[in-house]
Amino acid sequence: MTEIERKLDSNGIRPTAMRILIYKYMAEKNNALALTDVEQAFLKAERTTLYRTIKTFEEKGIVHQIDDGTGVLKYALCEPGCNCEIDRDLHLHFHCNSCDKTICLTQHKIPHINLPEGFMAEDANLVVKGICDSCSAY
Amino acid sequence: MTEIERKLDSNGIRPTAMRILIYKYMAEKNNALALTDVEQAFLKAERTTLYRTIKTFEEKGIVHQIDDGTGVLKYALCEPGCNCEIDRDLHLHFHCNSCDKTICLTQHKIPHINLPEGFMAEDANLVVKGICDSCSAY
DNA sequence: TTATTAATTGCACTTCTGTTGCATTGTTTA
DNA sequence: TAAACAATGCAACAGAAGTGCAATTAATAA
Repeated sequence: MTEIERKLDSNGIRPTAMRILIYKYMAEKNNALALTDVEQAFLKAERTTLYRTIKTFEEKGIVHQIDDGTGVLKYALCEPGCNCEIDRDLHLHFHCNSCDKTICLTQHKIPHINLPEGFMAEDANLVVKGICDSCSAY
Repeated sequence: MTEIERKLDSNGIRPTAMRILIYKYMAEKNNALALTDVEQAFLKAERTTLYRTIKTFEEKGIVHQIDDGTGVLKYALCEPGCNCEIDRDLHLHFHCNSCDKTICLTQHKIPHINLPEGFMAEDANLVVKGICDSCSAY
């Protein structure tokens, strides 16, 4: 049993060949992926399968969904330090306007926000846009 | 010339009957509206017209777009204090999980975020979700 | 005031993303 | 091994965003 299989198994996900491949692919990338990105990587596979695989990953808490404001939902593996199952995705995301990649800044948590009287926060989503480290190097 | 006509005119928008109506409608509401919301209010009008009108408002800087994470783009009039033309929408938005409305917290600016080395911020989007003041009153 | 020009609106249609239903295949377990 | 269940493939749908083009309306110049 490989490490990935163990990971999937311990999260209640049956480690099928497809799922292991998808997990592996997402782990290789260090940025958040859209469904279409995964599609491009697995041209032989069905879109629905990829879709449902990612949704399963999400439900089981090993992937979280990111809305980076591009209009396309992105997904990223929950790295150590990502507690999205517990306190709902409170790290922030960075979207690069140059290379168009979205990455998780797992270490950077959303600061506390003072809301007006009567408002109660349950969740928050912060996306910072700009130029990422790779792009600013040039 | 009414106040709305003057407002449109001074922003380089020809104040047609349709546009005045749409502006008036958006001004009445104190929450951000989706295209479908506006559609419901103007059943006789064409969707495209409403769409392009709002886009025109946005281009001319009297409306800003909000991605509240519901998957549907919302739009709100720029109130005094909204400088979205200048520094890109740096106030935050609140989405109520109960009544499903999204409102601009124009007074509440997004706090400064320290990014890792090499990252440069140009824009930011913060959506807080929870229960709004109206809903929490019950 | 009319003719010309430009902007706005209405209609039809397309694209993209996300999603579901159902039959089929594969996997587990009694 | 057979029954039960989960995963996959295929087809199709839904909703929102967006475009092209013709028709209409408004602005401007003659």
